[in-house]
Amino acid sequence: MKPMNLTDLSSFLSERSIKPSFQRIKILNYLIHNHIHPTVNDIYDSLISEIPSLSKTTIYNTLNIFAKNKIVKEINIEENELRYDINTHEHGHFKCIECQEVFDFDIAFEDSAKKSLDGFELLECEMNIKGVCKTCKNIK
Amino acid sequence: MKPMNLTDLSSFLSERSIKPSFQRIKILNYLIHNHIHPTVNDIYDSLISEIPSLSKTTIYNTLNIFAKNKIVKEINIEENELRYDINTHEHGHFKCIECQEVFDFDIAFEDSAKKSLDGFELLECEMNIKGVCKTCKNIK
DNA sequence: ATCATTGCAAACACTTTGCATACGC
DNA sequence: GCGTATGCAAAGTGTTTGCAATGAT
Repeated sequence: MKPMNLTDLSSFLSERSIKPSFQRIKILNYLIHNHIHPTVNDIYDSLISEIPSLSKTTIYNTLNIFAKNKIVKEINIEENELRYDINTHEHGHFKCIECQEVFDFDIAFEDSAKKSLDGFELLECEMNIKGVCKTCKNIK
Repeated sequence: MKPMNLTDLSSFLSERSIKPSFQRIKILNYLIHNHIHPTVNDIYDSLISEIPSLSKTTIYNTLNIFAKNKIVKEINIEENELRYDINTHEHGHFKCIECQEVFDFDIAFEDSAKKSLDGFELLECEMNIKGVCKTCKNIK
């Protein structure tokens, strides 16, 4: 998703019947500019200096609204916490167990899975892989 | 994995340097006989009548040992809880949002993902899909 | 004035940790 | 007897809920 100015962000939300509050716009803007699969805490830490009154509850609320409206996708790659990803094309996630970074990779879900699930209605697909990334592999 | 008698279960653990305690054998046996991707609570509820002293801590400990030894796989299909699956062949998981059941489906990870991740070391692959299963789709 | 959003505090649920007891070789 | 496994209780952590205050139209 391409960066947007304030007016664009505002209409983006309005079009989806989400009232474009200051906090929601800031969170959306953060997600568009930071494709790092952030956690709620990542978002909080990044925005708190700009919005000192910001509460994590608001971030949770906002992300839940965004998820319901398919603006973001919840990523279950870690047992204990959710990460969020602005919805673009379908892709998988690779988490490096050394540097902890999460990478995107292309994937064609139809090929592999959908033929085994004939007759099922597929709503959300998620593919997560853990391993060691190229960089960390070369360091060792 | 095929059902085993007590001696088999015991050697299965010993071979992996895991001391075959009563609780561990019972939990392993449960996993082999119940391919329902149980949570810790599922296992606890099923075994508590047979082992009244059983503690959830022991189940957590045991499953963590099993996971480290690749006997079970942790399934991250739900945000808030882990499910466990006896390790067999590589397959994906489909969770029906109506009946909550988790189904297995065949998948060839190599095809779709591995070509995009050339140079990366892949350790754990997980593919989770949510949707509506055949049966629930026909009821509606 | 009304209605939705915000944000604090408390509640919740799953998991881990600390530690004393019990068990097995 | 020694070392490990067990299991209770408490702590930890991510997320949700209740509710009063605030904000927008």
